[in-house]
Amino acid sequence: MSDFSLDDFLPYQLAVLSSRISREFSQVYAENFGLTVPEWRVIVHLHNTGPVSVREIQARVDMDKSKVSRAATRLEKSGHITKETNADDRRLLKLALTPKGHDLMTQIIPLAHSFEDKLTERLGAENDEFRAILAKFVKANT
Amino acid sequence: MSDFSLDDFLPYQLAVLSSRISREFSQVYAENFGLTVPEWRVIVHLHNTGPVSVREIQARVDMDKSKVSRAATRLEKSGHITKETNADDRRLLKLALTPKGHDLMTQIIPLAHSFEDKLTERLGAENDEFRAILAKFVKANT
DNA sequence: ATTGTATCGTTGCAAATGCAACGAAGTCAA
DNA sequence: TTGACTTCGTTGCATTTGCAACGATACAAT
Repeated sequence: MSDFSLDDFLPYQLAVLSSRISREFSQVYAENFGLTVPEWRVIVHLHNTGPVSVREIQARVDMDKSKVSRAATRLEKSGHITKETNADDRRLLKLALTPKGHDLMTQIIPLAHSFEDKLTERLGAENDEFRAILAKFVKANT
Repeated sequence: MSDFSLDDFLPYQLAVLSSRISREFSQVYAENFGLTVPEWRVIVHLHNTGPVSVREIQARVDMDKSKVSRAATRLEKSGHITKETNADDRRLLKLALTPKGHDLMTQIIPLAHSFEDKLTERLGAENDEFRAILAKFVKANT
């Protein structure tokens, strides 16, 4: 009879690790800037790629499109992003950061970096190795 | 000005990877056995550790205690687990698998193993290395 | 014994979530 | 052009979620 060790089960390990780390970091931007997790994901993605559609964020960040849509609406109301329709394909939106949105990112990025440093420290000597494999594995699961 | 690469941001990578893999595997037990994610987590944890309290599952599996509590209630109703109060400390519950719960696990475990095999294949040559570091890192974030 | 404090599991409730359905816009073939 | 089909983003709705509050129990100090 085949036995089973939960502690070695990859989906379980990843879920626990990811939720702990996400929660830890989300406290940073929640307390300091009042952002929710979906809002953070949208705004950081915009910062990274420039103007994009909802669909694009959905695919890359693995959030349901309604989640992206609602986060974008809130970010628009708070003045951090704009929503215009794409002229080339008017089904698409063009989400883009406002100056206020850029300001916010400018403030958050240093915090993100110092959080990264914390994680790097926790990973110790295996940091580079782990990140390299992780990046590959993420791609393999696209 | 400090820039920022989302693709290299560890919390982001882990969140995306974990949610993709979790969803992929959850389809297995959702379709075949009608289990939700919290129910799966509770039942698999019970299989691994024997009878435990809600608190213990909460801590180890990183789920809110209300989530554990509700999943346990559903699993009790479906006849997969029992809930008794711990005699030594009557604040605690003792959650335990029923024979029916054991049967269910006996059916799921082979599926879990074959899913693991799939992931191992995806990780290729770096499988062992990755798992070793991941296990350490999970511990470091307890 | 009593009082204060901490922990456990449940529940109420507002907010968030996923999913399906929808209108609007694009595409392609006849 | 029309009609069938697809894709995009939003919204309605039922369910799930997290958080705070609660009663019950344990425990320590006096």
